[in-house]
Amino acid sequence: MPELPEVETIRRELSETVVGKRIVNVIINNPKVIRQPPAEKFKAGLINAVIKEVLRRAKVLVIALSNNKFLVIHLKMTGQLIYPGDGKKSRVTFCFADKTALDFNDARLFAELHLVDDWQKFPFIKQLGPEPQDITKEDFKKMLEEKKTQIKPLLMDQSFISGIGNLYAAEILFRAGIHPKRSAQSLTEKEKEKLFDAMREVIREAIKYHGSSVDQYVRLSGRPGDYVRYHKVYDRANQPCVVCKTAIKRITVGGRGTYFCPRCQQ
DNA sequence: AATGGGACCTGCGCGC
DNA sequence: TGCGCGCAGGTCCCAT
Repeated sequence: MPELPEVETIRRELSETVVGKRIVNVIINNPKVIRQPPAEKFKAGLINAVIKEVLRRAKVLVIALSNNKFLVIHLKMTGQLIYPGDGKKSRVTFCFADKTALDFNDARLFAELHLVDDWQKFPFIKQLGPEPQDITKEDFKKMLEEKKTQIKPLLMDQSFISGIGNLYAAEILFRAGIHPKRSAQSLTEKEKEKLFDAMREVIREAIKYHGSSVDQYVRLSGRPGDYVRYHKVYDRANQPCVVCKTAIKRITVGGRGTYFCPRCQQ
């Protein structure tokens, strides 16, 4: 569930709290989340390193270390970072020299931790498309040309545009007034422009409100993000549309649960 | 090129 | 109250 706004929230909060801290121990309660290198080497590569900087690329966190290595974290759906942590339900706990700790939790074990020498060469990161804030309206219109896919799966295609997942794709399409099953090539110039604006606005507002706490996502402190209160369609099946009062529908598009207003989105 | 399905996992909410 | 089931979502992989 953590999408660009949630990961950016965590990035900012990590930047304010753990930069400058030295890792003195790594407690591995479940090695499954550590994808590379093997757990012992992973641990050895982190001990004594100081956190220099926290970066983000799309939904991926990149923690730059003083030993010139990078801790790459993809939270997938249920990954959480908690600071200060108590280690109670953590899969991995990073212990700092000042006796505080950063917990990495992940109920479903889909998340991934990697310790790498060059994060920009990390395959998943290499294949990512641009983020919404890195392109112009003209760029976006060009990208949509010749695309025959349904628009919602396309917005969630990380190699096309990166950072948008199921929740924000739904909210963006509602704001743009576009049905999630429309094919990209069927969009008019005006609709493409509206979609671009909606995409940028929704992402910006969601960051402003520290993301959406549905399911597992929480901020670094464990507090929820507030953007749920501004959701217009996501998880609102059968509730009235905030604009026209028509019941919000839930359908499946590209294998994913998809919420939309059948009247506002054509 | 586009689409659909299954796999990875576990916790939750539902119906009986 | 208890149990089994389907579902959730990010990404990859395979088949058509």
